[in-house]
Amino acid sequence: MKSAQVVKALAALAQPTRLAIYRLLVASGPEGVAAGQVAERLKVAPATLSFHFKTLSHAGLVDSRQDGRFVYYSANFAVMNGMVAYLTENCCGGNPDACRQTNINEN
Amino acid sequence: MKSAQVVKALAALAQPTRLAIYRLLVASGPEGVAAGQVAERLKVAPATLSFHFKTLSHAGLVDSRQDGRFVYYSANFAVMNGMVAYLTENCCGGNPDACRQTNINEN
DNA sequence: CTGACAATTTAATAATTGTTTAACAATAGA
DNA sequence: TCTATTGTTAAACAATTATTAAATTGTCAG
Repeated sequence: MKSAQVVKALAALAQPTRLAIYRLLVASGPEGVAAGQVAERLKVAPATLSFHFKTLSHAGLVDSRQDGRFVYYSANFAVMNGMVAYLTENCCGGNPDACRQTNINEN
Repeated sequence: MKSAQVVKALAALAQPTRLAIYRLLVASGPEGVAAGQVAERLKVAPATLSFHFKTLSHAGLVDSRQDGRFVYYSANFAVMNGMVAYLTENCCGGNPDACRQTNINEN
């Protein structure tokens, strides 16, 4: 993965609302979640949400599919994988294991 | 690691110059690199560099130590570790292995 | 002490980002 | 078709971010 793409993905996730959106999508599985559901759960205005979905989508982090009047968004793992791989390879000092330890979830 | 801290770290790295700075520090080992060396290597103006160092430092991603007139910066892996751990735990769909594969470096 | 060097700080500015409101498409159902 | 619903788009605005030039701090060498 090229560094410009990594920067884009990092920037997409470097915002509280978007990180929350992405986490929600990851937790919700491949069927995805309707935009309105996300808006309701995270208490974000529809227009604001569309704006953030666009950023995530543009970074390749989410996919969308229309079903009737609903638009279902889902996490696309490819870019996340590439990002994590890039970070472990380039940012873990030649000792990737240092960045692979699994810690306790503290939210 | 808390999500607010993760957002801060992501934001710190979500900028081409800062990502380059961090990578350079990682590749340069624990002794660190003098600010001027970084400026010269990455062709960044001193004031701009100071600004970026502050952001990285504030996110906990780098350490600095003064030696004479020089200030040596070095990568601090703790936050990077926490960030990668957070991403694999919260953003890899309950299948952390999906985000642990080591890919070929394509820069 | 003085002058040169290393780096940071400040102030000004341009560019980008996030939010809101209102208007706009597209779809479903009566 | 008419209307309500779902979501996006556009325009306006405030807030944040990145860069530059100039001034400042601190350190070393003479």
